[in-house]
Amino acid sequence: MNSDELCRVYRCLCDVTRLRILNLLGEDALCVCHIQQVLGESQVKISKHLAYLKSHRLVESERRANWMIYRISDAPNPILEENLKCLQDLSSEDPVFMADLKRLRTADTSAACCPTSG
Amino acid sequence: MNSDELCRVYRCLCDVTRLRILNLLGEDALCVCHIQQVLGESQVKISKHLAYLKSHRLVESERRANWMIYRISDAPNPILEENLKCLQDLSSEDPVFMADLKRLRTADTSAACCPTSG
DNA sequence: CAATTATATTCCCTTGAAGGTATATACCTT
DNA sequence: AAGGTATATACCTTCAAGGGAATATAATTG
Repeated sequence: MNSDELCRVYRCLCDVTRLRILNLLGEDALCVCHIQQVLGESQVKISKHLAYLKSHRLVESERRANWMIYRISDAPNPILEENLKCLQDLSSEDPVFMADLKRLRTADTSAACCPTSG
Repeated sequence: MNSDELCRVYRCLCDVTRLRILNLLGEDALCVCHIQQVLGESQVKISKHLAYLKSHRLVESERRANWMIYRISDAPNPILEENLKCLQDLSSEDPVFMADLKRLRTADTSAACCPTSG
């Protein structure tokens, strides 16, 4: 990790939609449609932000039939991990993150996509 | 601290010049001319980045005669503090941050500005 | 007050990012 | 192959940020 890579991590973190996505992925791997439903944002928007996060190696994706499952990248990244922790702490105070997690938990997990038994 | 404030902190962190400045200020309060010398960047550039950091409450400034002394903001900010720690860890590996600190330490501290005996 | 030093601001240009609409691609089902 | 669902990409517009040149402001010194 050098100064440029560090900047790129922070660039990923400085958009509220991406923070919301990372907050969800901190809980579990998810398909695009679930993220979209939980955040209540357009498909394009979510897809582009996921592409952005992926291009900067913060998340990884894997196709499962029709769906793309996104997860926090396996590659160790101390800065990301530290800030995901902060995000988790904050998500018990901040109304946006809190509501997202609540919607995530009450979302339909019986759908064909995103089987929790990954 | 809410999601928007969080984003604004990350926005401050996602530029390499600002990270270099914060890395220096993590050591000690400094005047603009010292920061400028150590980073080897133009006066405008440094001044603007400092203004940016100040407008987002990450740093504070205080005039001392001709000089403006900048320091990390006193207002507690867990996210900032956590990431300054990361920055400190990284500055023992990254060539840019390392070189900056080295230049800072060998800089002329006997100048009228930036008395270490703040 | 004039000149000098330190810092901030204004104006301009360029770039990148965010978001939308429309369209393309990938996979599945029949 | 055709149609449907899920996701990605292309194209466009808007906007903020980064950087430079020139200028303004603030304080000091003579």
